[in-house]
Amino acid sequence: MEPTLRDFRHSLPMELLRAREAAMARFRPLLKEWGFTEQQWRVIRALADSEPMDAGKLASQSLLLAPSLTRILRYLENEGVVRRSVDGRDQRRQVVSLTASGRQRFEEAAPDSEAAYAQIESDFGRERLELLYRLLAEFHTSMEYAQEIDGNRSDRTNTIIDRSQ
Amino acid sequence: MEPTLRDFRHSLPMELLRAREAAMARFRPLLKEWGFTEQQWRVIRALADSEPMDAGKLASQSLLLAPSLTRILRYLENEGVVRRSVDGRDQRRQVVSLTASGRQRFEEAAPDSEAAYAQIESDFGRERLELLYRLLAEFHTSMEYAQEIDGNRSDRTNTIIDRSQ
DNA sequence: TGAAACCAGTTAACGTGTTAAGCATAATGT
DNA sequence: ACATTATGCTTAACACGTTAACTGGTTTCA
Repeated sequence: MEPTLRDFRHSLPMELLRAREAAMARFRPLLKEWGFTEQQWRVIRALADSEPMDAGKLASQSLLLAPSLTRILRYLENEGVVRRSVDGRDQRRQVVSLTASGRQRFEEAAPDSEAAYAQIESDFGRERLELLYRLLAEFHTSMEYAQEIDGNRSDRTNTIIDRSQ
Repeated sequence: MEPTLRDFRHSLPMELLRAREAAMARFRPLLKEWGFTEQQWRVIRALADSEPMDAGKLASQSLLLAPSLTRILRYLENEGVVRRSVDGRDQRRQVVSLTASGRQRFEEAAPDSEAAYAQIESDFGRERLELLYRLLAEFHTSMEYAQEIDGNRSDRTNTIIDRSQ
């Protein structure tokens, strides 16, 4: 029996999940203070970066499936954090943007978030972090590429990942 | 403005999620065939590797929180996949093991699962994959270590990650 | 030994993940 | 023009994620 790369507890999806959990542990207390869930915060960050945005783009930017985004936007709209309107040129499209209050809540939270990222970077080391980013990007590129070779029919209805940027 | 390591769409938790999604895309069709969810499959794999196991250990091995595991075990027990019994020496503990039928279903599914892993490995490259594994392990070690330095009170009631192995 | 603290697992409540179906609007092709 | 097809989003149904409270069993220690 040769030394195996992967036993049952050593699968890539699980290792990615484990690492993600380790990182999220730094953010969960902050999110709780701000009163947002992780996913709501992703939506708000995406909008803060470039609003207005239609729901489709927002979904892919914040890595959410459409049904989740629908629920989240309904909630955030009720909270007065975002505003939705119909695109004039295409009545199917929802255009979403932050309200003044939404932007303010973002700007109050952002510094703590940046500080947590900076702490992670200093704990792990900037070079290793950059290497990790690079590997992750390469990984998902290589998964998608290989998928298109054999998988063919781009059955993209229910997929989080946007190949089209 | 210097070239920034991280803009809004370039956060480590999101990159880890994206990579995980890319990997899971290979497994989702298989899971669907077998009639298991991703989490149910993690439980079954953990048990297949070393049953019987108490629920606590099973939760940390399969990266599930206790409430999720409770539901999953209830379901899998109804399906006749697992069996639960009370530990004689500590009546609080549930001891879980696969039924014959559960093990059979595992063994039917395992080869396809292994094939998908092998495909991922060959698409991404074995060396890069090993590097990625190593980085991920180092990352989560470094998060936990730093956490214990300042965070102190090991508020471990609701955590997926088991530091204790 | 008996009260307090602790621990394993469950329940509850609410939000998200995932798939499939539905609805309205747009684009396409004859 | 008109039916067909595709697209953007929503709804529905069921499973999991997350937190907090709860129940019953176990340990600790005065």
